[in-house]
Amino acid sequence: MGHATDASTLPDVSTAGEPAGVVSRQERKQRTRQALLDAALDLLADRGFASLSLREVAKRAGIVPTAFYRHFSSMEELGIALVEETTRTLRGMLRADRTEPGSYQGMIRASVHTLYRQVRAHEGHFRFVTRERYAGSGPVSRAIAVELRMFAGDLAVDLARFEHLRGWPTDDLHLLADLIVTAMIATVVDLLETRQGDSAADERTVAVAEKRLRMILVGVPHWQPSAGQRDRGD
Amino acid sequence: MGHATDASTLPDVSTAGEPAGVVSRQERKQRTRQALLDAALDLLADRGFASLSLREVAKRAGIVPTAFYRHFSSMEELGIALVEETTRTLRGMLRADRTEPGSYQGMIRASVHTLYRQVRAHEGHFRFVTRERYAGSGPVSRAIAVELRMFAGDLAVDLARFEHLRGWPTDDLHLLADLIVTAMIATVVDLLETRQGDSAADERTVAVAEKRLRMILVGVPHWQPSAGQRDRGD
DNA sequence: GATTTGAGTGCACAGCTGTACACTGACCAG
DNA sequence: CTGGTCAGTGTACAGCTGTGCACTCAAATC
Repeated sequence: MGHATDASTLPDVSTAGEPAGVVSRQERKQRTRQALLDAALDLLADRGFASLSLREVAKRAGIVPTAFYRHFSSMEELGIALVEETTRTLRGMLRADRTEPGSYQGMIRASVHTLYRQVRAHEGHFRFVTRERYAGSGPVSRAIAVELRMFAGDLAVDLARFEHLRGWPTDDLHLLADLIVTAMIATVVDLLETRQGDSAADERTVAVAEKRLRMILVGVPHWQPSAGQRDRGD
Repeated sequence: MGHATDASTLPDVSTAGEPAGVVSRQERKQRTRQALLDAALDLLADRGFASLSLREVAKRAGIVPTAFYRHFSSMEELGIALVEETTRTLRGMLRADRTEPGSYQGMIRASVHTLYRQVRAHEGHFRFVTRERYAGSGPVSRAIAVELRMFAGDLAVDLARFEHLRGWPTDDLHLLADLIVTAMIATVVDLLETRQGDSAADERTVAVAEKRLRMILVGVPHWQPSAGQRDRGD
C-alpha cells in the first residue's frame, strides 16, 4: 500500500464513475483505517486485546508503526472503534424484531435468529466483544458496558408494551431486560464455541438459546412485582 | 527474604512450638510461592492477566525473575493456581447451603449470602476469575470453565431433589442450573463494581441478586419440560 | 504551474520482556 | 563433621515494545 509498485493510480482521469482502483486521498485513508481494524481483528482470533501491540497491528495492515497514529491516537481508540463496528447495525435489527409485539415466542425466535446470523457473519467482532467485556477497567470495556446498557434499555422499553409487564415497576423491568441480555450473550459465547460449519450443532445451539429465553419468560405472568421479601415456600 | 540481614533465624532451638519466624525449608518455599500468588493478585487489581509479566510478579514478591521457575514453570501455571485458590472452599460452602432443601427462598438467601461474604473477603480472586473467564483461549480460561461446570453440575444434582423439578429431563435441569450460575456470576460482577465499604449499596446489590434468582425460579412450576416448540402466544 | 497538506517511511532510542547459565549458601540427611 | 540438595542470586542476551524526529512525494488547493 505504500512505496510498492502500485499501477492502480493512473495519471489523469480524476473522478470517473467510482472505479475500483482509483481513489481520492481521504478514501485511501479510510481504506488503511479499515485495514488496521481488520488486522487487529485477525490477530484477536486467539488472544486478548491487551496483548496486542501497535507494531503488530500496523505490520499486518501493511504500514509502518508510526503511521498508525494517523488513524488512531492509541490502541484503545482502535478498540473502541471495533466495539462500535460490532453493535452498529445489530441494535437496530434487534429492535426491528420487536416492532409488532405478537407473542413472546415469535419475538424470541426472530431475535435469536438475527443474533445467530450476525454472529456467524462477524465471528471476530463478537469474539472480541465477549472477551473484552470484563477484561479490565479500560476504555474498551467501558464502551462495551455502555453499548450493552443501551441494548437492555431498548429491550426494557419494548417489554413494557407486553400484557403482563404493563404494570411492572421500572426496576423489575430492567432486571428482566438484563436477564435477557445476559442470556443472549451466553448464546453468543455458545455459538463461538461451536465449531463453524457444523450446521447441526448450530441448530442445536439456537434451539438451546430459544429454550433458555422461554425458561426466563415463562415465569413472567406469575411474578408479583416488588411484593417480594415474603417467603412463600415454593 | 534472600541475602538481607535476617535476624529471625536463631542459631539453635530447632523445632519449638511453631514460632512465627523459624521455618523449615519447604515451609519457606511455600511462603515464597504464596508471596508470588499474592503479588500477582495485587498487580491484577486493574489489569488483565495476559498483560502481567513474570518479572513484574517476581519483583513484587521480592525474588529475582529466574527464581520464579522454582515455583511455577510458567505464568499460566500460576494463573491456574489462582483459579484453584478462588474456588477451593466456595464450592463446598454453596453445596452446604443446599443440604436441607426447604424452600427456594431459603436456598437463595443462603447462597447469595455465602457468595457475598466470599467475594468481599477475596475481591482480588473474584475480579481475576470473572475477568479471565472469557479472556482468551488459554489454560486459565479453560480451568475456569471447568470449575464453573462443576458448580453447575453440583447445582443440577441438588435441584433434582425439588418438588417441581423431579420429573425434568437432564438437559432442562442443566439449562436451569447454568442460568442460575450465570446469575450468580452477574452478582459477583455487581459486587465488584460496588464500591467497597458502602454497606447500603452492598445490601441493595444483595437484594437485587436475590430478586434475580427469584425471577428465574418463579417460572419453574409452570415449565412444561421439553414439550416446547409450540407457540402458545403468551 | 506553484504551494500546501498529510499519509506513509526509516531510523533511533530507552525500556521492557523471557530465559539460559554459572553461582552461592543455608538447610538437612548420612 | 561431611556432602548433597535446591531456593534464590547476578549477569547476559536477543527480541520486542511505544514513540520522537526528520523525511518523501502524491494528492488537493490556490
